[in-house]
Amino acid sequence: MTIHDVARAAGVSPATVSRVFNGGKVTPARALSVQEAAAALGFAPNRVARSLRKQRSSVIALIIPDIENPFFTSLARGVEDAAQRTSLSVVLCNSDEDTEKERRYLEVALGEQMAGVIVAAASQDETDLGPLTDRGVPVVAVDRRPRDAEVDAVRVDNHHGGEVATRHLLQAGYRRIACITGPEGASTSEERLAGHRAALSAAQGSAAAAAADNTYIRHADFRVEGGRVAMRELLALPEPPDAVFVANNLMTIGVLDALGEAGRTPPGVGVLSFGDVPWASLVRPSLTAVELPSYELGRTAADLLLQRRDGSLSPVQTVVLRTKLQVRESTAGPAGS
Amino acid sequence: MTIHDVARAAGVSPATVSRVFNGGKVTPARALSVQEAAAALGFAPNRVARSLRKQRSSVIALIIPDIENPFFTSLARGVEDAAQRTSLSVVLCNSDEDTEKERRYLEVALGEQMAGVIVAAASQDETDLGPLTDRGVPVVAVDRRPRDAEVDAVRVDNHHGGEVATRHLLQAGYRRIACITGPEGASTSEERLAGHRAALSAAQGSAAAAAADNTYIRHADFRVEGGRVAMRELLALPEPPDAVFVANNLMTIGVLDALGEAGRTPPGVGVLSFGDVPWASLVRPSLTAVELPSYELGRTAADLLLQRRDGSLSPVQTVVLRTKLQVRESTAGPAGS
DNA sequence: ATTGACGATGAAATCGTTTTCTGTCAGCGT
DNA sequence: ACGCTGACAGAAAACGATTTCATCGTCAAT
Repeated sequence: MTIHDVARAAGVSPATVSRVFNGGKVTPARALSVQEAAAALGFAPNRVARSLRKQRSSVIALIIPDIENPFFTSLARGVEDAAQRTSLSVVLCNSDEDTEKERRYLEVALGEQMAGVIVAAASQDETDLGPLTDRGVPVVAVDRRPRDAEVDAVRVDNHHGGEVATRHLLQAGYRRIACITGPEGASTSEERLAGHRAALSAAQGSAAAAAADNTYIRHADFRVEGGRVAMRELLALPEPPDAVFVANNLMTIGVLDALGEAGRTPPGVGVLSFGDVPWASLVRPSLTAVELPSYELGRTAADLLLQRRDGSLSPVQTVVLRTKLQVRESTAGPAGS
Repeated sequence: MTIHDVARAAGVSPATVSRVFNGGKVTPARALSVQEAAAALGFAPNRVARSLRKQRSSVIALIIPDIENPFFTSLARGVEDAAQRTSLSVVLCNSDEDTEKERRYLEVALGEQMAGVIVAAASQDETDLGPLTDRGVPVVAVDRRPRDAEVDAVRVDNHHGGEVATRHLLQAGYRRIACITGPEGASTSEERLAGHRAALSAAQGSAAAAAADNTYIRHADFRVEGGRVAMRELLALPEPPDAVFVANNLMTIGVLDALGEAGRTPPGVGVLSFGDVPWASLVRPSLTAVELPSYELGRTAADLLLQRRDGSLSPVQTVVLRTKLQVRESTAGPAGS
């Protein structure tokens, strides 16, 4: 079932059939007979052959590091909705925070001549976008920023978000504020931690100065289990923290679990999550969180990709979206106050 | 950068380069020089050309109806882990419960000559797998069963699960048991509801007989909002139910929200969820749920696909996995007892 | 009526692989 | 020494679309 069969059935040449399907100029009468023949034969064009000839397919890849994290699935919907309005299809690839898996997916995207790639990089250093950009494939980095890659990017203001978060805890009266951040080497981890540190430094001279060292800093893996383990460690310290800034949504769940085990609950211990805790409505008491525009992140990334594809948007561009502190505590403050 | 360039650099023919990359018989010396040339040039084979020639690509598509539902993302991980051990890559497509989007993805899968398709169908009737199966593409239906499609399938025992769930509520002493199920036309909706009805019928003669009509039956959309709305409706009835069997995890979240609004909480009102509520550890008091083997569902589907691809596994096969009732209530029973 | 212009059409080249088919050469048995 | 066998290499034909280029009409203007 090829374009030739349709051509023969309709009594025209393959070229004409192709033109009918691609909006070339064809006499209405002929066009109609081609349509009919195609429908009768149940013809569906071979996208592989088309991609080979055009040197470009019509699907774009979205590579994310954790498909079980609602932040990324929401981002994915943003990408999809934006692509929806074009003729492009989106396929999702889950790198599982594994640079090797990610490498394979990037290789697939390149080999399949994909129309573009949106990637939330598993690593700042090992993620190599060179082969893609060298071949002129439009690439947009979203959420995470790969080191020295000259690609368009969309991210949130992590430093600012972290700073606002920790400042909020300070203002609520907490003094021994811990930070559980993500893996070293991830841009998001580092920036959120830096924001946290900046807020503490700014409060220097007060009791917060004591926390300037690394006693209350933990690096975990951005997953529930990592948050749980890190929080247990912090609780086991001789002088446990009275509040914790958690650098992502899933780790916050682990933190809340660990607190529950120890019989503590917010706001007795301050908990501030970077990123909405999924289905937060079920969590009582409600949590304050730095809200991330995950959907918009995806949508913006897709828009950038489409513009880049069009040839508009010449210089490389980075869009930074603002976070918003969503205060949900009814009565905030440390247990003792 | 094609196979020809590598061939020229290595002083061999393109055919030989191809053989080196595909395990054909080649003199070690030549093979080495090809490897070196390829590495030096940074050659990556064009998968599109390969797919065109081989009439089959090396990626499989997984089409799911809701990427924001942890049940499906867990299933996706199962698929991926199983495929991991082969040379196949998995790409995810989100149909969003929209048969039109699903149709497009199926078309893409066909046109891209994908090595196989695993699909959790958005609809029982409108999902047309014919074009795929006609062309000999291996297809596995997972979770949802498309009507009269002769494909391998993996699903859970929905009827049994629904029956066990409602029986559990009956045994806990609830008498006016409602059921919020999914959209009409989805196999999972229907089967779970049928199980619910079977359990009620079996209890006939008791007060449960009153619930045999449709007063307490609601069809919603398998999403949080649908559950919330349906539960509000039920609560507004002259004689509201004292328990509810909710046919999926997300709707249960909406139900719990609606109950919260009304100042009710389990076990004052019985709530039994079909499928684990995501991050259930945060929900207090804990919920009883019919546990679904989502990961295994995915893994089994991928295994079936791989077997079908190998040519083993001649007759069409359906694997039914068992659900497990996970009781998590400390003190169960209606408010009045 | 002749020429020019323009628009639709088909033939054929092309995209980059895989694979068949044919050839060559070395080694071996007789 | 001759032929046979077998293994490996290369030439060339696929795969199914798009697209260039040439051709053929048709129509209008002079």
